[in-house]
Amino acid sequence: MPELPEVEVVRRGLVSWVRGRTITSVDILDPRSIRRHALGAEDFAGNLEGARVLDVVRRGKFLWLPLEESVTAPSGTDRPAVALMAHLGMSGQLLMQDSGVPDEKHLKIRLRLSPVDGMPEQLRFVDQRIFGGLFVTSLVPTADGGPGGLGEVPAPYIAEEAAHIARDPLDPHFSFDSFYRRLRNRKTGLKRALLDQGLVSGIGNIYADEALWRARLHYARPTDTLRRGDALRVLDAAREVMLDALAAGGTSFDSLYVNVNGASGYFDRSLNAYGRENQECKRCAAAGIVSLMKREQFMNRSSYTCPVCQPRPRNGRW
DNA sequence: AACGCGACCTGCGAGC
DNA sequence: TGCTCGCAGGTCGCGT
Repeated sequence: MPELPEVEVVRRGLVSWVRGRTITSVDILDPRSIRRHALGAEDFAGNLEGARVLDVVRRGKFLWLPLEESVTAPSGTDRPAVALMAHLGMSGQLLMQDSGVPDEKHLKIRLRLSPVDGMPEQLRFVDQRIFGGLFVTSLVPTADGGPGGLGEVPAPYIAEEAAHIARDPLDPHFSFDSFYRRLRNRKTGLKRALLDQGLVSGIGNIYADEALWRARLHYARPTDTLRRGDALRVLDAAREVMLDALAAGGTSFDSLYVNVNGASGYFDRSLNAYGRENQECKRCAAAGIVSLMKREQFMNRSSYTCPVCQPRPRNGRW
């Protein structure tokens, strides 16, 4: 999936195309893509048709479009404000397309938008593996009173289904002190903690490995003994690598990870750890040492480390 | 609280 | 050629 940089690429791409436009119709081509919308297809479409899109907001890997319900909200009711929520899962795409463009093989949901000169009419949700999806959710006040997520219009509301997600390292309201305090209270390994979206969000399997490599830390380093300097180093590394990836348009190994215009990012060329099994560690090579990156199963997925500069912790203390 | 696992899905390449 | 296997960027919920 798209991790934070890929989702942020989508958010930025989307905002100029959809903000201020009204959703005029909804086609649900595969109801599995709205299975998280408990009230079903009719309710889903009913909430969206006639609603105006106010913004595109992201928290971690969750994206949502706050809606102004100019048509559907009965006037004078205290019905809560709602948002169209999107999670891309492992293979989801949000694409802006002209009506004439043939349906994608894995097109799941089509939203038609009020026409604007020079802008595509459709927002399409395409998803091969169907781990992602769309649903409508309420907007609720944030726990800390800060903006609910990264958007163009800072608002102290968060999509209910994203309220359990922590801020990400690129969020101006991210607090390292509070992250470090919670990290020390965990009895787990560092990578598991980095992947825990309730502790720090946006980091997935690729950027966790990249951040650990940059910080020269092993994925199994116990969190309850981690020094402040080490935690700071790995968090800074995560921030740096995700900013670099963002500047490159995200990481794509194939056509599955594309921006709203269908273009791939090129950060895969800059990866130092992920996917580099049996290739030389670039940092060791630069120091004249030959060390081959190794791949291990951890948390039912692959982890890539350099055995020389990211040695496995021996007794927990280190 | 933490963890391991299965569930949710399709498609690709490797090996036979 | 076709079969099976392992693998893929995530999250949720269930057991223990």
